[in-house]
Amino acid sequence: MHPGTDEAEWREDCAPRRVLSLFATKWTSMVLHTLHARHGGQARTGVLLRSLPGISKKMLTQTLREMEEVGLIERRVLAAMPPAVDYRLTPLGCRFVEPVTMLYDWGRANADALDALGSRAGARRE
Amino acid sequence: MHPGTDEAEWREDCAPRRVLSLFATKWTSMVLHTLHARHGGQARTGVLLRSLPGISKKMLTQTLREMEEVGLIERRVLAAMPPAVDYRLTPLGCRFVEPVTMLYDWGRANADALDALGSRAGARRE
DNA sequence: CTGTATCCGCCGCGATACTG
DNA sequence: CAGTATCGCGGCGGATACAG
Repeated sequence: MHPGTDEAEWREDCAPRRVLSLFATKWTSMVLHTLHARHGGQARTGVLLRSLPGISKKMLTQTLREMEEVGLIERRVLAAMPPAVDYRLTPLGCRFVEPVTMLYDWGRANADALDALGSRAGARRE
Repeated sequence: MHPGTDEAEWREDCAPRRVLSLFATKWTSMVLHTLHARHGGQARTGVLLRSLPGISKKMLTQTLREMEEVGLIERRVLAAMPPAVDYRLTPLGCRFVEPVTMLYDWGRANADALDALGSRAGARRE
């Protein structure tokens, strides 16, 4: 089955790998999904912080910065005191929500199959 | 938009996160995709090694072991000399190919949008 | 409220060399 | 050909304290 099945070659900087790299950091996909599914694509720092159990301020900020750098979200500072900042999905960000949501839904759909076999999925090997 | 949009809570061990964790290791998704798209769901070690530019024997073996542990693939040792081993997708593995392929295709489809904005996607912040 | 700066442990992953 | 054993680095990511 090597033939027409577009070779793809897995070049280091090919699009698919660039996409996969977005899942490399722990929180990116969750921030994205939360921002979209729970806050309509726009939310403030504190809100996100509370929507993501377990994340630290540091990681949230860092993750948001990376996402901004790649063009998934836009940061807006509201001149005020105390300061208020909100983040919103860019067009690209909205589009990237699609695959993330697919993954999310796929996970829910196959939840049982997953624990049937992958009880030790995240288990340390010892 | 908080309402019906299934809360999900992002529990540490919820299905979606379990799925995402499969993308946590660098090569898993690529091995899976290659195994499926280029070798019809079954291939031997050496073949995979050559199909994945940049991977090392160590990481390939390690990745395959993890995938086996989670139930994505099956390992078969053919009694012979020199030894021959092949790996094939399990039913769950086949199903997991779906989302991986979606990601893959999404990447290709949005390739241009990605380099337009994400030229510095993997860039170090300095 | 939002964001930064440090310190630091853990582990992913690459390079290399060796066994059957 | 398939697999394991080491060594070592880079960096993710958690905890904590501080600043605007």
